[in-house]
Amino acid sequence: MAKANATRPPTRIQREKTEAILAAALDVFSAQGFRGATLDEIARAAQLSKPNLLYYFPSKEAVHHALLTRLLDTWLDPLRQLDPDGDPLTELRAYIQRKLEMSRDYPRESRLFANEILQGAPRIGDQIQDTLKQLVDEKAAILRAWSDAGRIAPVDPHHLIFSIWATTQHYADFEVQVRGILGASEDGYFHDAAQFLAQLYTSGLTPKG
Amino acid sequence: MAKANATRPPTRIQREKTEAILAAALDVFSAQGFRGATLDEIARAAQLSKPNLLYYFPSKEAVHHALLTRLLDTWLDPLRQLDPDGDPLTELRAYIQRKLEMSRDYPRESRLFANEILQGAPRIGDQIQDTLKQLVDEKAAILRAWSDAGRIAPVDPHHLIFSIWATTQHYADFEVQVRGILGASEDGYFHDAAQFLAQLYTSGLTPKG
Amino acid sequence: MAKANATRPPTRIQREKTEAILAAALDVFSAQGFRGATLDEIARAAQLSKPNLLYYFPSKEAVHHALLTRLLDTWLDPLRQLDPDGDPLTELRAYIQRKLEMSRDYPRESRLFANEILQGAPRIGDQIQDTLKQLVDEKAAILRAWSDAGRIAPVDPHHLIFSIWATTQHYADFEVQVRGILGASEDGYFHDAAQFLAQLYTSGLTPKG
Amino acid sequence: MAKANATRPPTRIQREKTEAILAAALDVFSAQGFRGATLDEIARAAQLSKPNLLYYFPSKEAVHHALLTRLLDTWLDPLRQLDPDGDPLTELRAYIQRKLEMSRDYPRESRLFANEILQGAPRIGDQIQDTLKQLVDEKAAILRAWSDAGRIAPVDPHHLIFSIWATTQHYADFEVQVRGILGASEDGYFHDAAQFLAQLYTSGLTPKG
DNA sequence: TATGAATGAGAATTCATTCAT
DNA sequence: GATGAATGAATTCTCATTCAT
Repeated sequence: MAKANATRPPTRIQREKTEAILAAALDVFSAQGFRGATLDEIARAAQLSKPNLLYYFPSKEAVHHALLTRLLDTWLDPLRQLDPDGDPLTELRAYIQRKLEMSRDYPRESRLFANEILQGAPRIGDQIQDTLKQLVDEKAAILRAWSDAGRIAPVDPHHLIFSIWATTQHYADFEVQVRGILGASEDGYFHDAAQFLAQLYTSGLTPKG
Repeated sequence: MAKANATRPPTRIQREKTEAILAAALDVFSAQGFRGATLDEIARAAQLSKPNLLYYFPSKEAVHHALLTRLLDTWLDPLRQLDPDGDPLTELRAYIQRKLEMSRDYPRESRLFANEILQGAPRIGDQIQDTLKQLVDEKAAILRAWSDAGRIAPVDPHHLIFSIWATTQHYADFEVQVRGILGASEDGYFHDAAQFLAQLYTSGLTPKG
Repeated sequence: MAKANATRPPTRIQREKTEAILAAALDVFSAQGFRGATLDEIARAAQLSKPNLLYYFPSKEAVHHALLTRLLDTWLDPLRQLDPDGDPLTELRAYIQRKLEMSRDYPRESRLFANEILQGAPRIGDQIQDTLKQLVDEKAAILRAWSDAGRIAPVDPHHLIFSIWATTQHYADFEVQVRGILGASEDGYFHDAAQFLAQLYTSGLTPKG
Repeated sequence: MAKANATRPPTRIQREKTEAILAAALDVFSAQGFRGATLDEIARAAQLSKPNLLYYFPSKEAVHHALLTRLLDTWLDPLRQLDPDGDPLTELRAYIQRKLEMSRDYPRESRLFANEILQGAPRIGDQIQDTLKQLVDEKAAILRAWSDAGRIAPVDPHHLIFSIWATTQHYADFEVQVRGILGASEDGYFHDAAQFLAQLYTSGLTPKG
């Protein structure tokens, strides 16, 4: 978001610096929250000076906002892939698996969002109301259709989605707690988690004879 | 805690002010996180001057710590009540229900912990390692016994606990998101959530065949 | 200096508390200087509450002032004892010895004064100008008389007094340095110091041929 | 020291501001002691804003430490110049003279150290133990050699050094007292002091017989 | 573009002193 | 007399942001 003419396309260096800043910001914001993060720390992590960082983004808030905006799409991708034409249980299991993998592979992104939502989404409230609600409602309709058709057990689709989010993101957002309880070193808990969740949702969603 | 000699019991005023401070601190810390909260705001909410607040607690960190410590017990109470001698499914459904009620009735407490864990538990790490792990391991043993005895479906007990935490606390921690998606005004979603979770875990945990 | 009627003599309890406060204040002021000392610390050392301390002395400054005033007499005692009718060299050697003993036995008092003088005597300037100058001038006259009479070597009497102060008080005021250089544990350096100073001043003041 | 990379040499402005700060700090610290000094006062004296001062030094303590460290060398210079190959009495008289001149020309430096030592050297203790002790021991060895060789009177070399420090620094550290006694206006007392000390040490150190 | 320098608005904490009982 | 409670005025330090080059 360089101040440079909005008309001209960003140069390579602009793109690179912007990327570096956002990468650093992800690190810092996800670990410290918005208020806890400092531009100094982000700038240092991005290997540039603080004023230079502010050349690319007009303010701390702008960095944060750009980060959230850009990641929202990626974040919702697994849900988008839910295919109305696929086999319901297979689709749902795949969705759960994708979400769990995201928690494993992109825990910082998960924590970034969690931080923001937890504090009342003061800096991203709109997006949720818009993009997110729309997507969720659309997918909830699919789930409802499946459930109406008896292809999955009759459940409230919104709460089903919430529960999937909660159970999968938990492994990223509450990572220290999970590790503290399971034993700090183990990293293999994602495999167990996957198996547990697959079983829980399979049993829970399979329509009864 | 007030500087008063550890030997002398707290006066009425001490108790009242201490309570007022902790109540205000719960409000502020749960909404803004540790770094985002300011003593000014807490003092204002508690109707005290800032130095007066610091007369009762030596530092911002001390307020936070006292709050976490004091709430940890309450927070773990629902799990403590899990009775090894009860009927497994009944016990688990009751546990889930209690946790969900806590999310409804004490969302700030939930967010207080979530904020802390999310940022790596820098100020409460020890307690987790100690108190929490011990309790969880103890209760996990019960679950395992039930599952070994075929009284519930065979599941990983730790991940079962994690999933219960995640799904219930979600309604407190991600409240704005939930409301944003379900429609801001409704408060009745806890009823639907309870029903959904009851069904999910009942189906998911009932032993087959 | 209780606020109580100046007319009534202090009660026993008043005297005791006042003493305790001054004793504690000597400890703290001599170690930390006026600005570095806190009423809290003094009160704690005196085993009373801060408001109670301020019942006996109207302010921090008042405690400090009372302390300095009260100690000034003691402090100047060795010089007062310099006897114009004694044997000059014997008298001077005795004076040096007394001063050195005061540094050994009352280092806190020495440091209290040193702190004050070092910072420009902002709180005791008057006393110096009055009491001290008068006494010194009086004794300097004696020294001058001795020197004029050829009973000691011809020296500037004021600078002689300064040098005696400096060399003896050094062992109290710069104690950490002295210990650091001589080796921390030794306490016997006062004996060596006494011998050294005796020799220096004896040789330096014995009238020649 | 400015936050600039340790690798890059300081810019002109950095040098200038750093100098200005240290000059101001010398003024303030020497007059008020560490605790009595405020960043406000130092910043004002250096004609900087307080945050700008803290841009060059990370903390009040850092300013103080930099000042002490930088001045320690200068401060010990006179002693370093004591030449083992020179004529003992001449060397010592020259040393005394140099020390006295330092008290006259750099009284703030003297008071800076005195303040620190007086309060137990809490912020410079190490340096004393290291640099200072080593230098003093080395020079004391020279004095002992001279005294063993009968070239000066037999005296304890450490206490000789202490006495020289004490008598010369006295004119800086206790300046107000000296002025108060001698009469405030006179500045010529350094001349008298020099003469007195020369005589005292010459008589005191000339080997007998 | 880039960065050294600067700063105003906080933020936590300290402390002498006062108040009320 | 004694003390728990309260506070205003500092005081150190932080940090997002701006300035100047």
